[in-house]
Amino acid sequence: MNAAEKVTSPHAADVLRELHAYRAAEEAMRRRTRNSMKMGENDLAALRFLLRAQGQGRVVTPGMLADHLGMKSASVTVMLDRLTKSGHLTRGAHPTDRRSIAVSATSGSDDEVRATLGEMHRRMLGVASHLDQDGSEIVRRFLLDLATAADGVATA
Amino acid sequence: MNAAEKVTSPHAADVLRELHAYRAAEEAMRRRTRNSMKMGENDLAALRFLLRAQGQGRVVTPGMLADHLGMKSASVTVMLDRLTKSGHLTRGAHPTDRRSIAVSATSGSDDEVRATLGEMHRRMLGVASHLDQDGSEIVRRFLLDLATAADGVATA
DNA sequence: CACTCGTTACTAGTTCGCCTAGGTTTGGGC
DNA sequence: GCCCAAACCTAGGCGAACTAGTAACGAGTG
Repeated sequence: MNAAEKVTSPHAADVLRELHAYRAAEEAMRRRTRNSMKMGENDLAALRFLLRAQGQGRVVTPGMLADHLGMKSASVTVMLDRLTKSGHLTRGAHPTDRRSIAVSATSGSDDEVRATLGEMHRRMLGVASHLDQDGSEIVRRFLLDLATAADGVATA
Repeated sequence: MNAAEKVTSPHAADVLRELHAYRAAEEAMRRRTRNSMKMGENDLAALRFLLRAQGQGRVVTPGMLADHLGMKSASVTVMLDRLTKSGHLTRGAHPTDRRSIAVSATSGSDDEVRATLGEMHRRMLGVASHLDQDGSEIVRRFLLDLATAADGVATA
């Protein structure tokens, strides 16, 4: 038995505290954004998904949004009604499948999202850039282990 | 101009990807837990808050829960009705203020939460323990910078 | 003591968002 | 040409949070 297994480092708790503080800060920031845009969680996630896909020239259908957000297609329909009414997106004809529909974000919505989440992403990229090669390797390993730990927790 | 400012490290994007993966994993784990307990986001957060305070011998009132969860006191009342009905907590007399109420978690609810979130916490502590002193310093700095970045994003 | 004002929690009624169930149009294999 | 599956929409219901208004109590003041 080596020391790392048996004794929890005195710094471990500090690291978790810092992790928790970060999560709280990010969550608060997302809530501010949602309040500012007067939207729910899924509405904003849908817009982000849409803008990212649009940036890669991919067509987005309501069904794809349902899969990505984990909601039923009927709920997506209502969400699209909502976001269309608020001027954030439009429904268009699907290029190949006439049963389906092509959803696209309006330019205004694009600007609005970029102004907040884009800024956030830039800042985070800046933070990550300050890591040297060893540092980024350590952080990546840490995050990977955390994700693995979360995945491994049984639902009981 | 130094390289770290001008050129974003090729690893920076990888770190952010890993961060996103971790967030997704943790979120999924929390959702599994909530589904397993048949509770909403706030219900579980309230229980955690309650258990933590109880462990420190502090009395929790509905008003404190409202502040901590960011909801209105009326909504807390209904939530307490819900959680009382499901056997997760009880309302008792407040020791000093007879307008108020002392909320306390049942032992069954204690066990239930510990079985899942406690397990998660142990695993995370294990991951953090594998960092040496330099490593934990690097990670903490990284997380602190991220939190600062999130805090600094204006709502526009 | 009597009054007043703020605090604390609750009740009633509304809103918002997601779900289930069922219907309509189109795609694609036989 | 037929039939089943796929994709979206409509209708109705439910859960959870909000607003507004009520009742009981605490604390300070004349």
